[in-house]
Amino acid sequence: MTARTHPHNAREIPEATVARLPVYLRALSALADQDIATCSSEELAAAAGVNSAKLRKDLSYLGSYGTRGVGYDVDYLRYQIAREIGVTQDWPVVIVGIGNLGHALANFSGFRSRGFRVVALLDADPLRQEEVVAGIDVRAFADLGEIVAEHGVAIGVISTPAHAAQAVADAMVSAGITSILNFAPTVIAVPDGVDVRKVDLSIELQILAYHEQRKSHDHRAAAEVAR
Amino acid sequence: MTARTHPHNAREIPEATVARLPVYLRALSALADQDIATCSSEELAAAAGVNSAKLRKDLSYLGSYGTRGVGYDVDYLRYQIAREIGVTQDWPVVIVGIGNLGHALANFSGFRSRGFRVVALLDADPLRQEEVVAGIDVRAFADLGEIVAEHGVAIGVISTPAHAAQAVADAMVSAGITSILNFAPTVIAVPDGVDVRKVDLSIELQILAYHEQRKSHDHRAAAEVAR
DNA sequence: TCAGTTTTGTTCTCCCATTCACAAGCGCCT
DNA sequence: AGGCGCTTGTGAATGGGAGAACAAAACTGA
Repeated sequence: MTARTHPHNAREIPEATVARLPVYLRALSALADQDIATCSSEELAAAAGVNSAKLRKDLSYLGSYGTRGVGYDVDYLRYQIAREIGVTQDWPVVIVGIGNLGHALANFSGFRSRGFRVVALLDADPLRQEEVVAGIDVRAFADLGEIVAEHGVAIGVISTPAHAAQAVADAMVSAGITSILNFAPTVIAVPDGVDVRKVDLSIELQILAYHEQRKSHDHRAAAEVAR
Repeated sequence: MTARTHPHNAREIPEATVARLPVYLRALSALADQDIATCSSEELAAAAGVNSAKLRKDLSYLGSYGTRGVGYDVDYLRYQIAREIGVTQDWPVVIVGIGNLGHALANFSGFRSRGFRVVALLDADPLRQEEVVAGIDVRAFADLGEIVAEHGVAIGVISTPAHAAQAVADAMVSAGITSILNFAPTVIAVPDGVDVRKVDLSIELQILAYHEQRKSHDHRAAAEVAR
């Protein structure tokens, strides 16, 4: 995560809070779908799976959008959070690497519904460039710079194999992309000012495995004690 | 994350460290592939994309596996971390929800190579149950209990749409699964003792969008100041 | 108008994680 | 054998987030 503490940023929202705002946004959308117009911090916290004190503190970083004794107006709060995150505007996104995962990402409806528009799918493999995925032509990786410039793309997604990821990241940075979501199972290096977030499937499973292993250790130890 | 602070757990490894151990494991594998037999904390930290002090502190929770003045033996350290995480053994895994993402997960080679074996793919849709994905028959969701019992499955992956996720989670818990990796864009509730990790693609993008938006605000503010 | 009820916004305290800085330890070279 | 350079492992300081607890505010009903 890039360190960016400029003095003119009056309200610095903590990173942990930023990571939860999208969760609140989704919970609010669910409430709105049920035609619920108002909710308390307790209710919203339950829907989002967090502590209500934490929720209130998070929201307080955005401003005072609640009414004491009443709660929050669902639509109003939803708009405020969306504005703060920046999903009231439209974000063009490119996806590089159209393998299994790239296909899934291209077809994922959750992107479009949250302000993200996939403007291009790129792959280095000429065979893949014949394909049409999710209604979008797969184009050559070499076209990246052109596409980024044309659509003003700021966000790129890497879903290539690990060995290609660094080269793709470098090309993205050169093209002017400043935020990268990396699904490739490798660490990529980028210059200051470029944000990278990493999603790693096997790491998540390994974390679960660690806890799972400890559970069975505990069981064995408990059985030991019981004897 | 389930709170499990049993008194007989002599060495309690911090959660933040647990989350990084798989990263170190991967970095060590990369070094081993380059026939590097020994590395310093500085080198390994660079490969893993972390601070060297943090790396050393993390490793110190496992024990003293380095040699002062020399560094770490790559293979030895790799084995020690793998053992600590529990990936020296084989973990059977079931995947429920064989849509686009489920396909990608089933075909993901990173699972198998890290000690995870997909023993079953399940879907509630009878049409999908005709398919064979990644060499595995897709079976009926109703078979979950049977399969979990037969293979001793402890870890389940949910890649269904959001509306189905809670029901799947409930069924997994009933069947005896105690660790869940949830890709569905919704919060799921589980009893104590069950670990859930969540991977949410659109949340990751929204976090990037927030920072991206702030970058352009900063630019505008900087231009303002320059005038 | 005013007491009572509800719920927010915020303060305070605790805990965990990160980072610095250095002593302890190891190998090498003379 | 002994000093020197290098690297680990850890104590201590710092920073940030989580949660409890409460005061301030708004609405309700008499």
